Amino acid sequence: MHNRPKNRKQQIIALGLDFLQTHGYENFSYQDISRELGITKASIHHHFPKKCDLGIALCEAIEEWHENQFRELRHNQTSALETLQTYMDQLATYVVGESRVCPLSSLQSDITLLPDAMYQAIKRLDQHEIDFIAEQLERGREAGELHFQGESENQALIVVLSCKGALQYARIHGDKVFSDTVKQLLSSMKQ
Amino acid sequence: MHNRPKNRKQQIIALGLDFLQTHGYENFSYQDISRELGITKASIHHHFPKKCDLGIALCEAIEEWHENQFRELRHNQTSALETLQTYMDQLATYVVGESRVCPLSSLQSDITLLPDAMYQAIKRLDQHEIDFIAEQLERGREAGELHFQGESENQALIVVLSCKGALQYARIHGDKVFSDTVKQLLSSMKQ
DNA sequence: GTCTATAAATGGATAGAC
DNA sequence: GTCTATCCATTTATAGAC
Repeated sequence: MHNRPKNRKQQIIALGLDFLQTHGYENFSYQDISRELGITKASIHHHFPKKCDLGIALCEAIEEWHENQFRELRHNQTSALETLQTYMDQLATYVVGESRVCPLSSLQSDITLLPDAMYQAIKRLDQHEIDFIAEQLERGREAGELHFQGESENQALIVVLSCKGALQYARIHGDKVFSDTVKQLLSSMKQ
Repeated sequence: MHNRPKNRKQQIIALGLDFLQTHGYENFSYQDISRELGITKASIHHHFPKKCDLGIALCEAIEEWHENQFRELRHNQTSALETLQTYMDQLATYVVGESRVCPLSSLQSDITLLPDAMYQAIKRLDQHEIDFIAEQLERGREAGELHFQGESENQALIVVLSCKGALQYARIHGDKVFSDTVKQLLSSMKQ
């Protein structure tokens, strides 16, 4: 997902994120990870005693990734439209090669089975993302660059939900669904 | 999901749909169903020898539901806008009470683990739904009632993906997410 | 159609040696 | 940090009696 893993713990998290995006949280096991790393299940339990410990670590990894992404996008000082375009381009990298979805979407699918600590983390991550997109939309509207009705938070819902959903659909119907969705979203706001 | 179940087989399918919407396909077991019905697992296996047999039956139930819903909506002869509103109102019934999502969304989440027969069925169901919404959007645009750019198939993606995604978010962030999404979608097309 | 019984595999988890 | 060994519960699935 981002950096090269150095130690075992980071390797496990990186692999966990990959399984999360391809199979889902409840559909991967310590055995899957241990097989891939060539070590035993017990070794994984040494780093993450319970699966929910790994789950929390995955949430933290996503949070770190969000923070880096959003900080960088803000620092680039590009227009709101370009910033949104880059955000979507980065989402699109999930699709290349294997069929991956957003890790946050995957966690949402299993939400009814997750412990409260994970639930709270997911809720925060969702809000963080919506807030960032709403901020960009508002900035673009004030600059006369983007056009939409109502509150930017509600338009942010349309943008984020469509993009995340398109990643899911792309696994079944092909990558074109994602690019078509992005094109439609952006063209509708350019007026 | 719709009719009152008469025989065991229909009871199992009805319960299966409920578990599909609340826990996901890979996250419910024959034990869950048998406990709920007060019979043994072996009895469930009598009706559906393998879990994928039940999975196919669930897809067929969704297909039947789609067909009834779309036929009725077309038969009502209401305006495109009213038809879309009714479609979304019916999706909203998932949200009331317990936290359910669209059964098709649930199946999509587990797509990488499903047998080919289920994969093909899901693909067809998705396409059927997008086609119906695209048809309504096109009709509304021709009547001068709805306004959007580009092809109606692409706009249908925005509508369907946003609504399905909103159901997922509503489980975490509350029902308001869904009504806000619907409001934003419709107001953006009323111009 | 439903039951008991059972099989074989998998999943999460722990104890203790190296 | 990693291993062997083991535990217990669950899951899918089958055989055969009632």
